[in-house]
Amino acid sequence: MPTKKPSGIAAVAEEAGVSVSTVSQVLGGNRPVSAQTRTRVEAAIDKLDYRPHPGARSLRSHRTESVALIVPDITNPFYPLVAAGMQDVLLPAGYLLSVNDAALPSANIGEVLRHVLARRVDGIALGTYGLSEADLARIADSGTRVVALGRDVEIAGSDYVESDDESGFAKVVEHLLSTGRRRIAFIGGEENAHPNVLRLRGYRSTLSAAGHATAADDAVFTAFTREGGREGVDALFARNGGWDAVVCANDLIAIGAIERLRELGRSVPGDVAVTGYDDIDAAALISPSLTTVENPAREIGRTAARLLLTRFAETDEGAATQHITLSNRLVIRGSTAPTPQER
Amino acid sequence: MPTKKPSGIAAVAEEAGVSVSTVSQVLGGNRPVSAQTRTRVEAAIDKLDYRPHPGARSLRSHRTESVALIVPDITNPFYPLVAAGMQDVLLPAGYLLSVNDAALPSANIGEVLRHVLARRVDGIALGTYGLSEADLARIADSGTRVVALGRDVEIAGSDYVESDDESGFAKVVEHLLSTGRRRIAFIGGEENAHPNVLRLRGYRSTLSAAGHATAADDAVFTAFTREGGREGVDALFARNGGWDAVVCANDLIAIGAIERLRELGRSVPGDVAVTGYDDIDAAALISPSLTTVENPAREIGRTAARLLLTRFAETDEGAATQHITLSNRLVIRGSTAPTPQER
DNA sequence: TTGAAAGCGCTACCAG
DNA sequence: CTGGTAGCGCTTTCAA
Repeated sequence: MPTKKPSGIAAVAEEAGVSVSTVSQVLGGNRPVSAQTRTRVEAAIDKLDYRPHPGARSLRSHRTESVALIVPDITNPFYPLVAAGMQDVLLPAGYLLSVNDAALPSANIGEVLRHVLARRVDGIALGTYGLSEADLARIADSGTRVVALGRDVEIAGSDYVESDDESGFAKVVEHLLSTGRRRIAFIGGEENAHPNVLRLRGYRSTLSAAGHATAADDAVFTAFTREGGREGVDALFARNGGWDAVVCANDLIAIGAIERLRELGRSVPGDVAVTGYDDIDAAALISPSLTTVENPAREIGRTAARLLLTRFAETDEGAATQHITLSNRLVIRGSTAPTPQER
Repeated sequence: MPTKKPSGIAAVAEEAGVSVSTVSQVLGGNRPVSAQTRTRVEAAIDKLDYRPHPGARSLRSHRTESVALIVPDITNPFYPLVAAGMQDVLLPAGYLLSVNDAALPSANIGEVLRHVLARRVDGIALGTYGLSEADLARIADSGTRVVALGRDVEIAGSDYVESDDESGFAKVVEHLLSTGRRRIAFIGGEENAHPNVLRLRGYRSTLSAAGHATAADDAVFTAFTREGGREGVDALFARNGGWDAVVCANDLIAIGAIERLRELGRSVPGDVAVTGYDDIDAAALISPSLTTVENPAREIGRTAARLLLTRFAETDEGAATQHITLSNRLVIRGSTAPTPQER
């Protein structure tokens, strides 16, 4: 009467002629294992093509070795790049990356968050804003680590990584001023979104520093989408038609703005210069090509992932919050070409 | 002396004054539970904000309620849309979607596959090709269900979903012929990729049917990227300069081709008409805007996810393979505008 | 340096 | 309709 055939780690143990504890230790434990034993176990693992069951593992270890990326709009090409950057570092570390769009027809940010929390992910990269107090609290007492993208987040012990949006917009505005533009408007995304706040600040402060008055009605806020750009132009021109430049909070807005400006009979860059932010692929493709700021999306993703892995590895909870700012670069293209004959 | 405080499902059971089995049944079991009991249990779940531990669950049920999407290039805007479509149906069903790019600096398709397999995902949506025999076998005996995107896959019981590429290319070629183009070349992606094969076939068969001879050197194969399009143009014009139209296997190729054609001093569409496939956002943005075929990416994602969920639900393994073909639509834009003065 | 054994939280089976 | 309980595959004490 044969004993029941063992499976999983027990099969490996039997094959190698050691105990399951020993196999477990070889598999990433930290107690000493003799070289000989280790070799035998590794051979057995190989022979059986054995992979530990992640469920069983997480049940004991309270870690799932998975992280979730939550983005406001997966069709914005900025975010797939962030995802790729995260995967660059997570895959070699054995982590699974789940990418979640919070702008689904069927779901909102809160639901998506609760969904990934229920899955016990070890970490969340948060590219969205607008979480409720209750959801923030839920994150806090789930123990899930959070890294915020492009903004701070109101959770103790959360790191964040962003590019230096404020200086990016300073570069944009300086460039416009240096090419002779004087009446410069701003089309933002969602007004209270942190990136929007920073970008607006970069725009305002640079204008002020250069001695230009800025008025509240220089800026309109819509959404970080192409459609938002179209609406922004309408809102702006409903107030005042004298703009000779429009600074947009991202490339999608800028692309929509250019479309709409042309429909309204304005030439870009002849009558109005337009700038974006992010330098997505399309920025170089449209006509006129878009002056913008390179936002190091992939590097943001990599950095965010590294920050999370570091958090997972630390034993004390209290390490200081990390705040990493990546630099960016102005990319000058056709949409801000000087038009000497005009002025 | 109080008993040890229960946690997890036991805490809910205690709170509701029922057994753990009953809670488990309320939580998605299929045995009858009285309305009253159910209500009490649900109240307890709510009160404790309880979520079942996915690890423990998968340990018993042999299902992780997660699926992986493996794509050849996440920066190709087609795939984020597929991902969004999958999430449309997976999130409400409680499944977690992991998005994996097989074109990482650090990994290849085989590694990515083994990684997601080790995580015991219930299903894989496979947007890539080029798996080794060994990896194919690994999938087969892991029991993981596979749905192939845009191509068949050599795994028994795997469904697939594609858009009707062949007819899409027929539409493209007919359109070009009807606008007077006569010397029509083809720039493909990776030669043996299934979409490439179908698209080439649509191109060739339509030309033949219209009484045009097709020669082997009408077609070149590169990669499904913008860079591929540039190389394709060079390869084509190294052979023969007399083309008046170039049919490209996707939009990225077409965009690269247009760039390169212009660098070489050809006007588009004046000298050469160019077409793409997919209708990514950039297709409408570039100048000239790109004639292309709408590839219903999001719907492909939704369909793939539904196919997987259906597979997960079935008890007998042997249900017939499903093959779903989605229809597509020609989108005529500037890159194929007729140029009467030219011919 | 290694082994034995106790559970992690859940589902599924067996009873009632 | 409901409860008791074995055990999924692993990690982690505790012992040797």
